[in-house]
Amino acid sequence: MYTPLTLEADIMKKAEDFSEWYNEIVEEANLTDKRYPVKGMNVWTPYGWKIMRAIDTHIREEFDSTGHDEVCFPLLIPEDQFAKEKEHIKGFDAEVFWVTHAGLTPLDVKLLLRPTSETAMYPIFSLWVRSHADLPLKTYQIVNTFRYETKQTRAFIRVREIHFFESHTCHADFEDAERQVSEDYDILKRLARKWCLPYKLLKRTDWDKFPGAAYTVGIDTVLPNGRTLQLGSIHQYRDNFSKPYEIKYEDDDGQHRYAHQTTFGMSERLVGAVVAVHGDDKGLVLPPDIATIQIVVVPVLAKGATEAVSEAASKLTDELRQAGIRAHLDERDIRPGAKYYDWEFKGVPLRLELGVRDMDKGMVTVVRRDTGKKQQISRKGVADSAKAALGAISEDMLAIAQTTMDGRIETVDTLDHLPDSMVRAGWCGSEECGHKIEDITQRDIIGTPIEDEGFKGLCVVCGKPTTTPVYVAKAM
RNA sequence: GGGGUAGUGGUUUAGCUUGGUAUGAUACGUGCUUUGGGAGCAUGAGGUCGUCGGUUCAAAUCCGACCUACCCCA
Repeated sequence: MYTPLTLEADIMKKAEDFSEWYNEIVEEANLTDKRYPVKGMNVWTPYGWKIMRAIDTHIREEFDSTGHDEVCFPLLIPEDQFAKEKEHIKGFDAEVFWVTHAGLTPLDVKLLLRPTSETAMYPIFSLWVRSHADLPLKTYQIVNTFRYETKQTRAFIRVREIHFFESHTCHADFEDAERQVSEDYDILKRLARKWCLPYKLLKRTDWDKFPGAAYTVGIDTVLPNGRTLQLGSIHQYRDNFSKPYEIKYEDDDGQHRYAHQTTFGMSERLVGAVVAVHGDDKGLVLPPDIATIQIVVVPVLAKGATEAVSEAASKLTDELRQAGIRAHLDERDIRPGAKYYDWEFKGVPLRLELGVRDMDKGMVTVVRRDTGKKQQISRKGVADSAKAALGAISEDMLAIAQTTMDGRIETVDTLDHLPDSMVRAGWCGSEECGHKIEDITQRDIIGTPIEDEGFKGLCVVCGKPTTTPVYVAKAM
């Protein structure tokens, strides 16, 4: 258990030192315990895990309802199976954990901890896929993956054991795989609305795409320090994996063809993104769809009326629960003020206070976490008005986050004196100019937009006219 | 990958220069009084001083390696 903050001054201001603010908030709000003695491997605490599970639940709902089946493949992958796709192994070679012994016996074929599951799944997919009737094959799994990160680790954002979602699909041809990619965009849009997370879909450069992919689309958001945080990625593999792994099917004309594949990956980084995007100097701010506790009821007890208030608060909580709201009654024997600070730090979207003063007037005091606004509402029909308030909070949080993110992106026509924010600039599309952009700015090309932004300008390096803008930033 | 800073009850912190088993706060347990923005008093419990090794009669303290966290640079 962690000591709650005793002074507001202890909290690092988000805008001043984002990095330190983030580090403190994830531990103080009890989302993670970083004291586990292995680098980059943290403990999921109950509160953090509940948030992760809420996100997983949304993901399962979306993928189940779009015809995906959940599967669960083994953690260990034999070395020879891993090595079949050349680009893939090149990309991950330096960051896999190896199992070299079984007990005291050295293994003939070394095993590795999956950094991602392509090479675990695809040999089996080649058995599952026999005919065109087996396609499309749409699967996903939510498992832990392992990557030996050499860079500085950071809770949820860069870890070595990753709570990971990955969908894997097989299709008869490229066009059907493309339709899957579009469906992934739609799924993402619905999910991101629940999480109140704004993002951009940016196609990675050829030199930055996922190892083995035909192309990669990154899902990126922009943090207060101007750095981008990748929330996930969607990949079109074409037949790059199905050839080495022999995922073939017999078409209705009797021809044997290789399947075309896609994947969609997201991770516990989403928790980090929710913290980073919505949190403020008072602590977490959780989107209502993610919040384990959507409404906390705080009874304000006074001598002579403790029982009456306590009973009324209990009734109020029940009423909210019956309306389908995740409500919690805080009956701890501490002063109300302490409870307010506590729940604000934990990010509970809405707080209802009930005391003698409210009861006398037939009212309830309501405080929104996102705006801090306090008002009194009628006790009658409180569940309906509370539900409406949660809906409003969700909408406002997304709208504000979107505006804030847009404000962190600036279009430039020269690479001199770049602002701290993410920048958008013209790019002719050549690899040479791309590398120059990265060299000059000392930042990364995050990618080019999927949506047509109607851009017209000149390549910032060579000056050729172009309709392609490129987004450039430091990655988190 | 390179450089730097740090690690002492749950958290935070004094002690380290000049070696002699550790200070305070906070949180926690118990009791009473309190309760509309972080309560008060009393009392109690909580420690392999990151790990391993070295020096020494004696190490939180000096030396070395490692682990972990954080910061800066590629």
